[in-house]
Amino acid sequence: MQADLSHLLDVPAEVAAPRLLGCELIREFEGQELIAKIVETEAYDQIDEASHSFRGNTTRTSVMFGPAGFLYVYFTYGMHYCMNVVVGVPGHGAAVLIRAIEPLAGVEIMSANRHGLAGPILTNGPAKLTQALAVDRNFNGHNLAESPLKLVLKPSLAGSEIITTTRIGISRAIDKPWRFYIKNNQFVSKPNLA
DNA sequence: CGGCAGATACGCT
DNA sequence: GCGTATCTGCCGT
Repeated sequence: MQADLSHLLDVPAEVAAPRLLGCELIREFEGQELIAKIVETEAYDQIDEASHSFRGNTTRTSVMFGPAGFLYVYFTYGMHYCMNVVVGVPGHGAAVLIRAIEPLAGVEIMSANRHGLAGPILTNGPAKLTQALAVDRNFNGHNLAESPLKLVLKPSLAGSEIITTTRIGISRAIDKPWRFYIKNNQFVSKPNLA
């Protein structure tokens, strides 16, 4: 029985983001089970200029203002999807961007979803992993306690296992230390940046 | 391996 | 119009 996600993720984004490291995503896709471990995350909050929720609750960002444990999927650069886990209390726009995952099962299917590619480039970026898991705009607002895409919480990692850095690919609030990744993990998108 | 341009849609100014 | 929470291919070292 899956625990209630909305209650467990009812915390600020910068607290939820490192908490989600090591947790697992289970995607049922065409009768197959794809499983992956979250290895890199970033926090976004409505008080933060870099967040889509900064300008308020709009059609695009409304999911971020809903209950925790749901998926916020956005489309960017005219071709890419990225996925976030909504966190915090309802009415407050916050979410955690999943930046990288490590495949644990169903790697062949993920590879097929990625034009036959293999290795870290399969899932070491926010738009790469959505492609590998076949997640698109139809998943915006999806409840992560339900099939075909579930989030399974795992015990928190030790602080010594987690590296904290500034976020990637943004032009505002670039100094906030809201990017988190698992130390020495091969699937982290840009391990060098600190 | 690092840097840069191009692809390409959409929300906001 | 413009900028974007990105990726890929192509170039040079």
